[in-house]
Amino acid sequence: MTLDTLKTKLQQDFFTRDVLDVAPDLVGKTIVRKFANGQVKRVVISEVEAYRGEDDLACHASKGRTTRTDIMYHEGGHIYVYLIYGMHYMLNFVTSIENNPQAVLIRGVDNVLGPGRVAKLLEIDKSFHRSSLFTSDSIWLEDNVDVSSYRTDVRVGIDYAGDYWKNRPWRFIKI
DNA sequence: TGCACGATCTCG
DNA sequence: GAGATCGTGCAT
Repeated sequence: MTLDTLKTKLQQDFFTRDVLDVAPDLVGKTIVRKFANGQVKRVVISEVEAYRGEDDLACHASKGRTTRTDIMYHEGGHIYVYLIYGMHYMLNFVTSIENNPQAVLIRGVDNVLGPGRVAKLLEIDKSFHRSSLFTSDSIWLEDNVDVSSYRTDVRVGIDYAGDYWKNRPWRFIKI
């Protein structure tokens, strides 16, 4: 069996599903990052969070379609990057179909925990915002042979979203 | 045109 | 426990 058989690139149909199906499936998948100098870095996703539509008060799309959230209204597989606290970039993958704004925040890979640290490790900045995991030659995702098990917990840093949304167990953590 | 506030991290 | 640091959304 060749390496190509073991490592298959995730395609559109993987992302064109509800975020609550995509997010747990992303745990254990591999992010491949190819740098300008040709170096390739492969990391396994260990923690993610789901943000689900305009009704979800923790989701940025709860403020409607704005300049920032516009990409979430596109088809799954696009990349959503934003700057938080004036210094940390957050890496997200858009899910679902057009006009259904959802995204998965990558909170951890391998032993690197924290969304800001992940972006720093992979050298993700605003230039990745709105790009596609299917056409980019510097970042894409690959499937893995083994399926990872996970546990769930509440999402982090969204106290403002109110009790209901704050308590959704939409964080998925690799065991 | 101004302002308050983050899907955080690091240091003390 | 607090400061760093700036783009965004909303009020003015």
